[in-house]
Amino acid sequence: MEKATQHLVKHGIRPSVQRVAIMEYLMKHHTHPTVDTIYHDLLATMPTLSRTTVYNTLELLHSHNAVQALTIDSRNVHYDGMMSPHAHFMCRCCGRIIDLPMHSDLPANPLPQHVSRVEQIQLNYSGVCDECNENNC
Amino acid sequence: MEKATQHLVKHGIRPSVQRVAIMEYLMKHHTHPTVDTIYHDLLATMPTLSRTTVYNTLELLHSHNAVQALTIDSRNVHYDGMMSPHAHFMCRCCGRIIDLPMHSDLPANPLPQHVSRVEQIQLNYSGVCDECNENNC
DNA sequence: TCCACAGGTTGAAATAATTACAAGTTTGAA
DNA sequence: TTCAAACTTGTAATTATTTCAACCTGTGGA
Repeated sequence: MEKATQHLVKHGIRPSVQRVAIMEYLMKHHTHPTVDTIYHDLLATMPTLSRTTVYNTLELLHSHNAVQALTIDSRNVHYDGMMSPHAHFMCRCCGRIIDLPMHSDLPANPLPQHVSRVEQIQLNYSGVCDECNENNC
Repeated sequence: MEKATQHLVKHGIRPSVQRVAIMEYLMKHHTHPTVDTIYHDLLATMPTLSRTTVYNTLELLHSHNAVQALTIDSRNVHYDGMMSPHAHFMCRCCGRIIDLPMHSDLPANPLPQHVSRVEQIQLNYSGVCDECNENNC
């Protein structure tokens, strides 16, 4: 469980109690949670936690490349603690986000025209998941 | 200028005045506008246009696959009338969205596990554009 | 050990995007 | 021409996110 702390330090982030809790949460739950989900879940063990802190911390983690911020869902940002390259699929019925393998080296590489620096890449799929398809939702 | 009407009909959408205007706007402007940009620009020639209509119409167009809804920007949805496959880059300084060629056949194809139907794919890059890099913003 | 201060956290209030909804308008088929 | 269904409008509500000022905490220096 010291992993979260190490991860933060490695990315130049001071490991406060709240930051470690949030980082730990993202390392344990690969559910691509939103700010609100993280906030509510952590509230159980940290009753004084503020939603603002969750926003601040995720913004901090993201800007230091310690987590990924997924914009696959136009309703809210989802966060992902897994930094190895992979794609995402979101079901438009149940809203669930599923990890997908990223096809080899397809995306990155040649710096496109007008672009000086590519910092992030997201490959996002959406459609209907198996479960929702069976329940014809 | 009849193209917009045809495009709507082809996608099973009744071509009302407002819908044609919005579709036409997206076919002319490849700037990936937001709801608000479209609303304000069209207001000049359609003073009674309602923002709600713009929301409704874009949602309708998108659900009929007549336009793409880009979730590259967590702040607001951007729309794109160009339906041929291509990727997008957003500059984190100026917010501009630039079209990029989509590397061959890289993304789609094999239906991933747990996924029944893939309806949309987005390949999103972000970083810093040339201009912002020079102005060290 | 004690103090001061920078860095963090908190909660309330403000903002901005989006949705809900009820009422008015338009359109097209009978 | 009439009527219902489809569409549009504007206001109000909702929801996510940001702002901000006050409070807390941990650390290094006196």
